[in-house]
Amino acid sequence: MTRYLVTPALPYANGPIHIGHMVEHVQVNIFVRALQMAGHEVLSICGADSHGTPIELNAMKQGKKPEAFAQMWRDAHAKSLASFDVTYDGGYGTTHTSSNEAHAHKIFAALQEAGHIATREVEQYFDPQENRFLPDRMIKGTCPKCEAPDQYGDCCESCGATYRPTELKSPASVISGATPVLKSSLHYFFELGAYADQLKSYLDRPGVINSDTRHYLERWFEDGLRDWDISRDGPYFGFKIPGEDNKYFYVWLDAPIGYISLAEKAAKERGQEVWDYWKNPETKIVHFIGKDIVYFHTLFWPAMLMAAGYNLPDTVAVHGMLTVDGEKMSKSRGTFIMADTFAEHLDPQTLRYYFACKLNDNAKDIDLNLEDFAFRVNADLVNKIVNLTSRTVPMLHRYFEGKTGAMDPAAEQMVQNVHEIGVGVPDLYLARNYAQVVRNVVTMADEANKYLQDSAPWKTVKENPELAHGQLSTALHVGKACLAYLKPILPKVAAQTEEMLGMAPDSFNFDNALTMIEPGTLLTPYPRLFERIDPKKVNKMVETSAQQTAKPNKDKEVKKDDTINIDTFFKTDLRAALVKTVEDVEGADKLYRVELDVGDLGQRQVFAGLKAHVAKEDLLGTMVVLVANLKPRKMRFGVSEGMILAAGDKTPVMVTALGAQPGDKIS
RNA sequence: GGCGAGGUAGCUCAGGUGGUUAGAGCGACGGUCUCAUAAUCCGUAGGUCGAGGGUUCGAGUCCCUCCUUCGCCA
Repeated sequence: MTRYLVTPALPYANGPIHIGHMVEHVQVNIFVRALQMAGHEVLSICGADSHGTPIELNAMKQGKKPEAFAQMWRDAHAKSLASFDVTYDGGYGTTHTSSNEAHAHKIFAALQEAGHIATREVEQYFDPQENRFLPDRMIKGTCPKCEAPDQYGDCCESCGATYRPTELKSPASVISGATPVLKSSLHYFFELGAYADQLKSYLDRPGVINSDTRHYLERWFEDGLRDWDISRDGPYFGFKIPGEDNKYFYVWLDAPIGYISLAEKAAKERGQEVWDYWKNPETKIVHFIGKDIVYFHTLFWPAMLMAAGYNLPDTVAVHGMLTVDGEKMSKSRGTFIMADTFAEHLDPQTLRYYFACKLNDNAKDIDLNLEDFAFRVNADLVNKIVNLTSRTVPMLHRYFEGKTGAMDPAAEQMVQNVHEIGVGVPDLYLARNYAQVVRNVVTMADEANKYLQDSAPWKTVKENPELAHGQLSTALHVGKACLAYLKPILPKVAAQTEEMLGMAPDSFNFDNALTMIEPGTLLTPYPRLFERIDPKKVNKMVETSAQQTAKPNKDKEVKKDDTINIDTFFKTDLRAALVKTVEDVEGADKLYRVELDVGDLGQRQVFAGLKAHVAKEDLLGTMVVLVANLKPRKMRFGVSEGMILAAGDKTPVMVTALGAQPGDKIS
């Protein structure tokens, strides 16, 4: 048995949890449950990252105190996560606590003592009206490179250029609109470079990071680690720097320290103390993070821990970003889906399952393909795995008083195959290769479904009830093993299965997953373990999301999505083409077979769906417009080598090129 | 702009150190059972492994160029 501390990144208390966050929380939750099933001791903690300028400013906009604003989102996070069966030890906390402040002071003092805190003057834009310094994102102006107006102070969204805010033309404060002035102020820096060698050898330890991430970090080491600015001038929502009146710790300093203060609270509730986790070298610490914050968790954070003399994370597990239907989540497309919206329309367990299908130990982006999502859940989970219980339990009730029987001796080989696949599952979980876990379990279910099909207990029950009893019990055994192994992913379904088998709650673990069901076990009436996903509900969820997230800037986004540049247009080769022959196509009521003269491109044959709308003689001899470089399409009747343009959907009118010569380019 | 990662069947993905006819699941199509949430089971089709060069007896796998998507640039 090993003691673990497991964390996701702390979500920022500036908005709701969306399905992108859920990738990480589901990944963590599955890992935690798998560790528990393997018999390990696990403390998992999380809470809202509650400091920083965005929170402070958004609170102000709503006329709230930042504490109240952050608290509001903290509560919302906790609720959303719980609806996905994700909870944390010590409750879902916050970084805005006195305990976190104390730990921040302690670590800062350690850094100072080690001589790695420096101070120097920094000149920065200052809003004279609001009397505050402005972070890059709080300044807008004209891009110095491409002259695009209304760009942020760090980079241009139009041309992608990066620059300093002082390079912006006609800069203005986002808060007041005032023209910012340069002002100098004393800043605190953490001299990260002092830890470069230690960090390098730490990150080389096997298992700390994967090769993707190591590669990604090499560049920073090559360039040399620079000092990190860890102070911000007030007004700022955060912890004051000791000995300073108006200077605060930058939010990214105290956020990871939340891993310590939150662990402290959770540990105390268990009668342990924080150092059982952060100073006991036997404890394994595992952070799960998105690839967007690798830098903070693999450089700054371990360096801070080194200075303080605390445990270093054994693993920083990095996952990719979530895309929906292959693209970044988009508000205008309705794919920016809040966790709550998902839970209103669909069973959260379906998302847990689908994410599990996709999660690996690599930092590749994972795609939620909405069509694939419904197919996969229905096909694997309902049609195969859950089906195994629903095609055995009702029959056991019908013919055998709801009691299981002895295993079918003839199934020995099948059961052995299943067990061989099953025993590998616990290690796959610990290696965070959930995708392979799911593949293994589905294969187990395949074996048993095939076995059931071949042995046909619904037939044997008539001549040889004892044989049928054994066959049903054997198939149910495999069904049970599948659901026991899926317990980290689908805790609710596993709980229902335990209950059906008359087991105490939370009985399934990796030791008993393959244990045979005791003959004579009385089953409860069959519980419907899972419902199929209705694709209509998926669509509805997307529609709802689109409405929820629709914003005034929607038009802008739509425009951006729908416009093409001139090159894209020119890719379409439009030609004038003379209709030489038109004939009906046997067996197709909508199609004409049309032969066209396209000048230097020669003769083309096109199947056009115009029969219902245009008379043959009206088409013959006209100069139509042909998409000449459309990929030829093989149809039942022959190959169609292009497309004739017509306007209007219901009663199309031919688009013609009067006066043009066959083969003329149209542009 | 710099650096990095990816581009493999309709969809989602596997494919250490180059080696027989490129794999899986889902989907599609055909058939089958009827215990089951129209589920199962059997079978079929479908891929210029982004493009083009190169190294090699042999490349999805190595090298170069290009196209494209994405990420990072404190």
